[in-house]
Amino acid sequence: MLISELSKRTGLSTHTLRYYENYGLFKGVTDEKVKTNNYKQYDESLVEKLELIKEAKEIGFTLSEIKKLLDSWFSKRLSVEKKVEILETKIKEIDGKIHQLKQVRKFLVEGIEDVRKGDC
Amino acid sequence: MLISELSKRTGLSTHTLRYYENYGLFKGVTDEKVKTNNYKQYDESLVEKLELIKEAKEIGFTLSEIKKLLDSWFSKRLSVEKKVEILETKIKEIDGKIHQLKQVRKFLVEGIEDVRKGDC
DNA sequence: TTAAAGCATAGACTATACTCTATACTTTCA
DNA sequence: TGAAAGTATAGAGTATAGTCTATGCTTTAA
Repeated sequence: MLISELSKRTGLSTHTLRYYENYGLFKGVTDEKVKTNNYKQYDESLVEKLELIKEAKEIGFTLSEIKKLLDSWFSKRLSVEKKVEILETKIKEIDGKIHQLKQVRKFLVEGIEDVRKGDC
Repeated sequence: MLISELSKRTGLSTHTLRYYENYGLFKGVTDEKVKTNNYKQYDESLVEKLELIKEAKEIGFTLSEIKKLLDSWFSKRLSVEKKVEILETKIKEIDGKIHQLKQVRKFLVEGIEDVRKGDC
């Protein structure tokens, strides 16, 4: 598919998609058979990949972190052990974030009680 | 305490603290009795407040969101019901974030299995 | 008492992640 | 066939959240 369809499918603007592509998060390919233009084709699988990128961004990962994760994931020069290690590190980070969210949540729940009691 | 002590206590640079103060997240007071300078005094309670701000930032809240939350919290013109409503909305947001984190976590756990099986 | 360190304010600069504009070429469709 | 819409590239502009520098005054400690 071309970029405008990818845009429709993912909900990301063509600007953002090009920004991500230049950033190195994914790559479109120009069809060698077509000589008249250099339009890039984007693979179906990119839709899912971009959904993951969106999700990762929303939970606070930077593009740089996402890139590192994707690079290691699809890299052929990394050993299985190294890949697993990178993923496990990220999982620990996520667990840390969940813990922090629960902390703040607790704080807000207490806040509601304080407000109800008229403590502030 | 003065700004440098607040900086030491919170781990935030004086630059960042001044930025936050200008942003309206808190306020220091100049001692009216001292005429020679306009040094600002920061209250003990700010240490805890700033810890909360740090935590809220780490879990992805923007300064704007944090400001709104603090403003409503300490506002006298808001009704108890309105305050509770604002807090409950934030709690729902946090629950949403926890859900997203768990999604991505699941994805990464599956990723480890794929890597171990040699699927990528 | 004077040099060093601290304080305040203002404004410039930086990084991240877009977002928009300009230009030029290509495709599509009435 | 020609206007509208799509594509590519480059570069400028924006918002957020700092971070740094300059200037000038104040306090502190040798």
